[in-house]
Amino acid sequence: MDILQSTQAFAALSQATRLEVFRLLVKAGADGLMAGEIGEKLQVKQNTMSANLSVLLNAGLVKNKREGRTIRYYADMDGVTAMLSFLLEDCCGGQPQLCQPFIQQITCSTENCNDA
Amino acid sequence: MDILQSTQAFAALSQATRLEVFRLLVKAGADGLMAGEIGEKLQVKQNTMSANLSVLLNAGLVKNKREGRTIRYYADMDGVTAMLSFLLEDCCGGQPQLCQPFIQQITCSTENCNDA
DNA sequence: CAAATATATCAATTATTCATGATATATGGA
DNA sequence: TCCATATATCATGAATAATTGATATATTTG
Repeated sequence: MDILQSTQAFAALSQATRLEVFRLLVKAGADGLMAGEIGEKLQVKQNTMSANLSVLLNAGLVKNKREGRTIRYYADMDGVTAMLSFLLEDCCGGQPQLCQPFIQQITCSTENCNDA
Repeated sequence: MDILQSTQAFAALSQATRLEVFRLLVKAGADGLMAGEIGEKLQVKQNTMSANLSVLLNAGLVKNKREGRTIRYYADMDGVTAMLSFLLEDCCGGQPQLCQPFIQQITCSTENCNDA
């Protein structure tokens, strides 16, 4: 991950529709969602949604897979990991006590997660 | 944290200079960095840097504190936490096994961290 | 192969964002 | 109070991104 890929990923999440799409895909988990289904849920025109999905795809934040005439989209957690690792590089190394509470809140010890 | 605050935070990190600033501040930890110092390190004109710091500030990703005639900036990990909690909401709840590897990589079990 | 459905691409307009010169504000020191 | 230093704000032009109607591509079905 370099600065270009990383800014691209953050830019992809910097627009309301795309952020909502990603959040839906996170919630959908391994089942993913069909492109049209996402457009309906968020009330976004077909070509606009297609363009937005393409931005998320290019940013490495989602994957997709054709299923007959529909295309199913999934959140790509590896992409998120790469983006965040770059963002937080050397955080803990330098000042562990600064990052500790952050790490604890983001990990599964909070309401974020039930049982993982 | 709502969709507006969240997109604002991602937008703040979607530009190369600002992302570098934030990464510097993460590395600087509790010591923070003076505004001018950041501008020098990144070779960015004074007013441009001021505008960019202001974007990060408004996004809730950095804090600052005046010290005499200089102003010191710090990464605000609470802001990052809020942004990421919103992004990843219900991730673990729905499909724990999807998020598990992600969580492990982002937390201090990797090269991300020495001892925390 | 023709029609229907699902998604993607193109072209054009509008809206947003960026960097910057000029200038303003705030603080400290002579 | 006057000057120097550090940072912020303003106005503007240039670059980027967003939305959308129209159209193209891919797949399934009859």
